[in-house]
Amino acid sequence: MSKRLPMPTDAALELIAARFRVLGEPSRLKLIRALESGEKPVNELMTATGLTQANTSRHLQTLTQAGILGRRREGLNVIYFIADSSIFELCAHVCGSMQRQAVNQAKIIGS
Amino acid sequence: MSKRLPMPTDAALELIAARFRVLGEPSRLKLIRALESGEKPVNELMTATGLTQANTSRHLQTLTQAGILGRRREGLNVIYFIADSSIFELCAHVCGSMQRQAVNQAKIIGS
DNA sequence: TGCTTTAATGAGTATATGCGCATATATAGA
DNA sequence: TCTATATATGCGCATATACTCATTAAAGCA
Repeated sequence: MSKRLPMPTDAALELIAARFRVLGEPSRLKLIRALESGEKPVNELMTATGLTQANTSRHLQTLTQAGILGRRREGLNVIYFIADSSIFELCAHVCGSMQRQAVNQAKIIGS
Repeated sequence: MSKRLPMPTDAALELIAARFRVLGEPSRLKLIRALESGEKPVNELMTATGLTQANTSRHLQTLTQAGILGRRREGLNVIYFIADSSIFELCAHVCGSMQRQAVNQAKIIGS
């Protein structure tokens, strides 16, 4: 079933790495987590994540530029939402991988 | 089929972010790519990636500590190999996501 | 036009980290 | 033990970036 992919070029690896870097910040993952239950304005995201206003805004910008979030203005508020929902599968994938590793380590160390 | 995952704690997000950060370096992705065809000693990885010896060694250390690679000594050589092959699915996932985004942008811009 | 509220951004600082150079460590063989 | 080869690591530098504070921009309302 799984297609065999061509070997990525160096340029492709740069792009992939850039995407991973965007996800490599806990604050940005918090924002994504906060948006899983539905779109929210910036001020709600601030309180949900505990980030300052400036910080929230910058991270939202990074995530939006990466195509992970989308935004829409509604009066004074700007509403952010998940634009690429495959991000959750990606996180789940990493979670699963890390859980397997942890279980293996536990086995090796023993109880 | 897909399980509903519990919302990750902040500590879990830190770990996930750390894993993403490890993958957020093109040089490390190059090493992973070089190892896709099979295990290799450090000197081969150096030539395959164009990295210096010190740099290669450090990145290999980072990847090994993250549980992505494994290592085994064989005489003077140290052989590195993929320890967590789910890494390829992960990269393919990101690739697919970015391709979809690129196609959408192309549609929006028009030919 | 002001005034208020919400969000974005410019500037400066602190920290993390990738890199190169040099050196240390590990293993094999003479 | 001495030497050669392969890999790891200490150190310093340069750069990227996350953060804070202050200011600006955008939108609604009196």
